[in-house]
Amino acid sequence: MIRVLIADDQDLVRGGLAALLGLEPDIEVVSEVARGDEVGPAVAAHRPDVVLLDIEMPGLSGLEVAERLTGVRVIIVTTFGRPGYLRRALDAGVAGFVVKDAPAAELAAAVRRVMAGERVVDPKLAVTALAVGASPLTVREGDVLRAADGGASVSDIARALFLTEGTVRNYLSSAIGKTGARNRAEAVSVARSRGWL
Amino acid sequence: MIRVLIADDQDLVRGGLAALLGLEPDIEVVSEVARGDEVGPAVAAHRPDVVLLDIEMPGLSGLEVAERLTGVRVIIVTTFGRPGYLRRALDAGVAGFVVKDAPAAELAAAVRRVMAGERVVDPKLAVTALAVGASPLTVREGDVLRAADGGASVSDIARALFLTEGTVRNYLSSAIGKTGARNRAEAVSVARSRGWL
DNA sequence: TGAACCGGATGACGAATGTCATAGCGAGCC
DNA sequence: GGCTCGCTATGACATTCGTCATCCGGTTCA
Repeated sequence: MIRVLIADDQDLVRGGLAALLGLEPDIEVVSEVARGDEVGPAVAAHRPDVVLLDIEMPGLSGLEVAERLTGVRVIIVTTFGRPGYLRRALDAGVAGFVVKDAPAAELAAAVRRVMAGERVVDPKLAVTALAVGASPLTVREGDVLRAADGGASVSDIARALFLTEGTVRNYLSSAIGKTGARNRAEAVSVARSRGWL
Repeated sequence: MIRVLIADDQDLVRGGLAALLGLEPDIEVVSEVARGDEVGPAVAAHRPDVVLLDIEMPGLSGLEVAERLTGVRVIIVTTFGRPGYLRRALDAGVAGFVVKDAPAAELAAAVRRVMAGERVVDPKLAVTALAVGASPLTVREGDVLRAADGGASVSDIARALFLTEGTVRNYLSSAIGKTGARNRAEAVSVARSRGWL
């Protein structure tokens, strides 16, 4: 029996994945959690062989959880096949990366292959990740772009990050250049889509 | 046996929901589709009693599908509990509206209740929808906001919608006023979060 | 038959944004 | 010790954006 823990904040999706894996004779879902920061304790309590992690979760993101977890095989299961996500996941030492629009049968297969010591990554996604490359943004450029999301003004961002307005404009300009965008909003959108934020 | 059709573009989620409902003795999943425009033919072919529709799908959105479907009970199953979505769903005559972070057990319950002729809506969400009210945006204001998403410039939008740049600026200004935002990006963000786009 | 409203347009004005040059400071690297 | 690079900052400039007043033509509705 392969013991599996599932972490996903959407009840219906989490329950669905559990039901899906529950159909497999050799897989047993031993625990389910809805928040990133509940994964650690649950792993300690239930000792699963494989942990399935969604990325977008309250508490801690799946990527952050993956960085902290040791002694257990991790598969990231996410809606967004963003190159930057994959890169960060691999840096965090995960064993698998599955997007939610993959065929349903692939999930159980991924669990088995990861259990067998293999690394499971969608090949197409891997190619894109290589092509896109690592984030060219500096830490501060990323901060500023994140703060700019949702339509914050320069002075909003400056206040939020304790910077001068001029400095914020400089970072924005530089981030716009690096993303190949033509304005702030486009830069945010591009950076998001590549998983650089 | 309650015959159910599931429409959701994410294979893993769709399969999960199917597995979840498949555990119920009185429910049978007779068909699964991944695109909005495949729902119509599938309904004709399989004659389900209840149709579960995701909103975000390629082809047609779940809301558009719901408007066109007749002779079958529809439940919207969506990630986003946006007031505007609920309003449009009810206008389209759906029988149920379930958000994906509802407890897993609630899905089967919703299917049964809808089958029994009830209307199933999360009460909290209904209250919010009433409070937020219908969209104050005119058709064109909505178009312009949608086109502005992702960081398009005024001239981009003008070209896309065959309008003068001045006219685009006017609509944007008016939309910014109605959303209570302070600029374009914030207006898009606010309108999105309320389901007005 | 007006009033109210939407779609569309023009022109003008001030404010916000994006760009660029320049500069000081500290960390890391050959 | 010099070099590069990131973080922070200033000042100046051109462009874009957001606002406002005003206009026309068509619907809808009292």
